[in-house]
Amino acid sequence: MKISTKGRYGLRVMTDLAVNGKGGCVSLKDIAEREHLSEKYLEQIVNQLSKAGLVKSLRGAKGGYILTREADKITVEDILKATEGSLAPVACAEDNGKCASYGDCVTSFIWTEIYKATIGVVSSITLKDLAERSLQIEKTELECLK
Amino acid sequence: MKISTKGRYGLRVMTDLAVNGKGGCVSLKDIAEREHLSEKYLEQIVNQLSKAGLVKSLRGAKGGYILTREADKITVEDILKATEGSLAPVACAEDNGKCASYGDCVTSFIWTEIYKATIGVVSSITLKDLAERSLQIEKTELECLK
DNA sequence: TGATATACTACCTCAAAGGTAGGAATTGAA
DNA sequence: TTCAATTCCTACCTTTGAGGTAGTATATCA
Repeated sequence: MKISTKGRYGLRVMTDLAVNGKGGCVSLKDIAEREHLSEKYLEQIVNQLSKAGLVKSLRGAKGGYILTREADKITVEDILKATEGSLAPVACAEDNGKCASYGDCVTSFIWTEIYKATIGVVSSITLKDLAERSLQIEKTELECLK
Repeated sequence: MKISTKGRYGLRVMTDLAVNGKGGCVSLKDIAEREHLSEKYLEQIVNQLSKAGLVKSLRGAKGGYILTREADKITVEDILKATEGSLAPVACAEDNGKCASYGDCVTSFIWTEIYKATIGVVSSITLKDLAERSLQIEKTELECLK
């Protein structure tokens, strides 16, 4: 029941883009430096986000990545699904009908309930929430330096 | 975010014990046959359940395993924790305070919310529920044979 | 005392996680 | 027009965990 680095880094990349991408696109190099992550590894992750239609890429000098829609129109569910794949604890939980023995399975309802509860959480949090929280944290940290 | 075979088989073993263990202890051989699982692999799983105090073992001839308490006093949470380890999507979600940067982390609250939602589901389902469901399914299957 | 169980230790295989490396293609700007 | 910056694509690597298997020691009932 663990979230992998892809999911976690994916959220950080997207939050970084939301916070630092106002003026245009942001290069992976910048993100990798700010987030202390490997640029090469992020390449794979951003690629998945791109395929999921959450970010757009611009090649060449001054290129980089940019969100395809407003941060409040992107949910944590979108990001985790793109990077983690399904959030269901077992495959059958997502498409209840498809497993032939779903009805005869003693535990199937457990997985469905867990899945629904998880989706309930992640679908209600948007990238905007994360970006705001990020700025808030940054601010309190700066105040600590006084 | 997947549940492994240990967690899934663990639930089946426990349900089997609840259903078939009325008269006394049940051997792994019997369980393995009924559930179509490897006896040797179940050994590992039951060992974890035993260490967690959910079952008691009796060695030797006529030995086997038996629940340590009533089925309605054992939750799915107990069983999954014993077999899967923590149900938290990341380690920090379980012991909020312990991670030094929990408060400075943009995503920490997401994991805590997912964890709480998951626990909410699994702590509300007992082994008795599973045993009853198992008997119910068995019954409808038999009726289908008519 | 032998058949039946669990207990313990060791080992195996395969897939996925978590990256790293190098070069090709694209593009803005000097 | 060329160079530096950047993404894109393919290939590879290492470590870890999942999912078992195997053999033997130990305990117990009949």
